[in-house]
Amino acid sequence: MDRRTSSPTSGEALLFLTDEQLKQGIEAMFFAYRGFTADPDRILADMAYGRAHHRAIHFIGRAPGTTVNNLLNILGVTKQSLNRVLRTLIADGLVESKIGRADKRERHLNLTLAGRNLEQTLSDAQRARMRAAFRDAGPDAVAGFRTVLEAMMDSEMRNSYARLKDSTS
Amino acid sequence: MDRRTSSPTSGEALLFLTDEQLKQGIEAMFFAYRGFTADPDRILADMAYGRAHHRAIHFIGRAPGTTVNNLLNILGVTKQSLNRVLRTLIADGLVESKIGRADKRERHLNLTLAGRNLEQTLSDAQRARMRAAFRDAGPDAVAGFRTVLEAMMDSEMRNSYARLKDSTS
DNA sequence: TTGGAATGTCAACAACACTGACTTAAACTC
DNA sequence: GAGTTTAAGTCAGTGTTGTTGACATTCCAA
Repeated sequence: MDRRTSSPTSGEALLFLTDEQLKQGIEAMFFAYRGFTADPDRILADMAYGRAHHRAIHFIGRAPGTTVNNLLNILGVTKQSLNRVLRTLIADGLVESKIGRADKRERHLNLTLAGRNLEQTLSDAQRARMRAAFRDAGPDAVAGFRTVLEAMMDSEMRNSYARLKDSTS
Repeated sequence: MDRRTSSPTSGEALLFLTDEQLKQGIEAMFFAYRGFTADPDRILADMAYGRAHHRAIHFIGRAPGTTVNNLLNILGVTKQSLNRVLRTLIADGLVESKIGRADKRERHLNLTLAGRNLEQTLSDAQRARMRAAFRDAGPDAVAGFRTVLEAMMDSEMRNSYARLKDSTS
């Protein structure tokens, strides 16, 4: 697009915005995301589940009673794609789907006991790595980490993220 | 694993390590990664390429003359998976593969002019978002962002990351 | 010189995303 | 009350990207 930002616009203060610095940020994101998913992936590999199941379980556990449509918006996939995952989770007794009381078209999703157990197992593995990284980096770095990630999200994602955050604070 | 770290071990200083804080970090990572890949994905969708092609192009551009095996280690996929991607890129004239001089088993990979052009287009889109996020967050936050991501990597990934970083500084 | 290790290729398959077309049931609206 | 919209689910087909397994070529060392 523009090479303008390669040469800082206001003195030496913007050296962290050089193309090289940005590329390193891109690569850090790539390698870190691999680590981020590695532990749950290893656990899931032994079962008949994959990363898509993990995501569904995570967000149902996070927002109990959520509707299919809401989950769709959070996950950003098509309903056909989510439905395939949800069908197996319900069939295997990890998730239960209840018809809405106010609006009977809606289905409210909740984790069963078995679902909560799996969620806990996966979450523990992922949190253990996140905890180690946070502890190594320290509180200031963690605050910066979150600030940058939040700025990197699409605005709809930022809304979903904020809603989840607020619902538990 | 353990609920021990939920209650800080040394006073109030470890509040950023609560399970809730860690879950928010996990969700931030999930939503941010979606934003991170969104722009190049949109560009790639119009061509016959996907995210895997982007990754290959990125790292070949980053380490010209690299071997297939080296690329394999960086990308963390099977050689069969990489080969499919590489084959189409070579057939389409974006990447050229030269038989090694010292060791004829090796193939050295380089971007062609067309390959560099595509790399530039994709990189520009991704950097634009990263740049906006970095600028919004400021240098201190960016430093923290990188520290946490680095701590989150597997050690082999951290080595690959460091090697790329050093080779261009 | 022969056998093993390294490098890369071809083929088949599985997971997970997508589009498009459709059904059912409930809710809304005029 | 009829017609439209919304929520959810289904069926069929396709594409990308990962996997294993089998195999050819090249190099090196016993």
